[in-house]
Amino acid sequence: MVKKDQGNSELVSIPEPTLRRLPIYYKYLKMKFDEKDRYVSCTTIAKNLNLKSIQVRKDLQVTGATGKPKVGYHIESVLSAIETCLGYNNVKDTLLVGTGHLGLALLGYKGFREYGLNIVAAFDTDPHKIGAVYHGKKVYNLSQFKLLAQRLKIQIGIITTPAEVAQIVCDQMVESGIKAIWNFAPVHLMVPADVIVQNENMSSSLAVLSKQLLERKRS
Amino acid sequence: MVKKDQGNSELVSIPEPTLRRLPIYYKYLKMKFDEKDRYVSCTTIAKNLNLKSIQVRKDLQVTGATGKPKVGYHIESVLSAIETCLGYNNVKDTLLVGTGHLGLALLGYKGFREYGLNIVAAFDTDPHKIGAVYHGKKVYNLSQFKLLAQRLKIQIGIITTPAEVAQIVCDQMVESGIKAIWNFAPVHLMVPADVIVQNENMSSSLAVLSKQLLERKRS
DNA sequence: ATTTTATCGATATATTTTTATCTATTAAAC
DNA sequence: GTTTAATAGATAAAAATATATCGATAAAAT
Repeated sequence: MVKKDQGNSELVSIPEPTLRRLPIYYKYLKMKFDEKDRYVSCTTIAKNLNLKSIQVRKDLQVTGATGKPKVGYHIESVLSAIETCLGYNNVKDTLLVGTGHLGLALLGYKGFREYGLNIVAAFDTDPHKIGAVYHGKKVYNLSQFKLLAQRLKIQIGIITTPAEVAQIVCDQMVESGIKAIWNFAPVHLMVPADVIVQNENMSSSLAVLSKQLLERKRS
Repeated sequence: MVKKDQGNSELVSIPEPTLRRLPIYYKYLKMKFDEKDRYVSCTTIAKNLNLKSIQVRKDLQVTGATGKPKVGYHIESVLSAIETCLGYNNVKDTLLVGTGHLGLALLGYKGFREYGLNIVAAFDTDPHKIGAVYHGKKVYNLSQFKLLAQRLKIQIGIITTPAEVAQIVCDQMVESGIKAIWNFAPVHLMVPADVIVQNENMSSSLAVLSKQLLERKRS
């Protein structure tokens, strides 16, 4: 990860592993809060999430949240610190392409709103799907993507198409001014340097899982 | 990650970041092979996948694959090295619980076979879904999970249920002898120490994506 | 009030992962 | 055949990340 400290901000870039854990803390803490807990120690968090308490402490430190000896962290404060840190409170609009099962699953996932992500509309090329409305989101013809993306100044695109067409869709997104792509198709996308791609790579998780299983069995 | 070198094997545990990249190389090399290429250098791989060539070289080293100066790696050999390394050639049977859109997306994903994963059957509690067949996989009543899991000696379970019931399903899996759980529900699962959980955590990817986008804009 | 205990926060250390450098090898060009 | 260029492989350095240690602090117990 590129660490850029130049510029005005006091914001030092957060290590990626930490960044990935923050949403996990967030979810956990929300649950705790719903269970009427108000404070929780990093020891407890660590135990529940199978982490080390030191790590939890360090992770939370980057959010600016601060705890109190003997009682732990004030859950609400940490939640709001994470929200600010991850930008959960400024909603980012996105467009999704590909309304197969996976696409529909994402369209229907209420949780995204919580993470500051709003899927505005979906696109497909299948005439049977165009015009349909899923979970309140309309499906447009892919040919209209650019128009909508530019009109709404959308920066984030989601690809849930079959692998074969993902690159084509990707190119179209780039041409439409999309700056970040969340790619669920099992291919590596080629993009210009100024476009970010985040791959949701199931095969990688699977590799970790089955390797662990194998090692566990061996010992 | 726990490094266990005790025991008989020459197999030193592969670093997790490397492990996660191996499937990516695999997919890329397969594509290359399909395009009739036979050799490829780590420089080329690196360029295409936005990595450093040294990293590619080191990653491939752990698979035991070996290249030739001036020509690069023999694609077929590397493919087979990765297959062996990640266990793609010994198929692991799994059961999936939760036949919502996400569950169906996974059921229908042909790619898993390539990665040595075979979803044998699906389970749900919704009477409307039980008995249905999706992509050649039958949906059973969840109450039959234990029976089937034990009879087929299944070790891996996939959870694609709503968050609210994921823990209950998880407990049931553990009770049925499942040793590894691939969890797509947005909750942290509590399991005994001898059970592995791999979370497919979309919120984590999203965090990385939107942070990168923010940092890119700032500079 | 004093002691004890749980906890955070800061600093230091260890480990892991990435990147760089240098050498050896091999195919191709001359 | 000899030279040149591209490349892997080994070793070393650097960077990033995770873990440990210790002192400070605040609540609870005595």
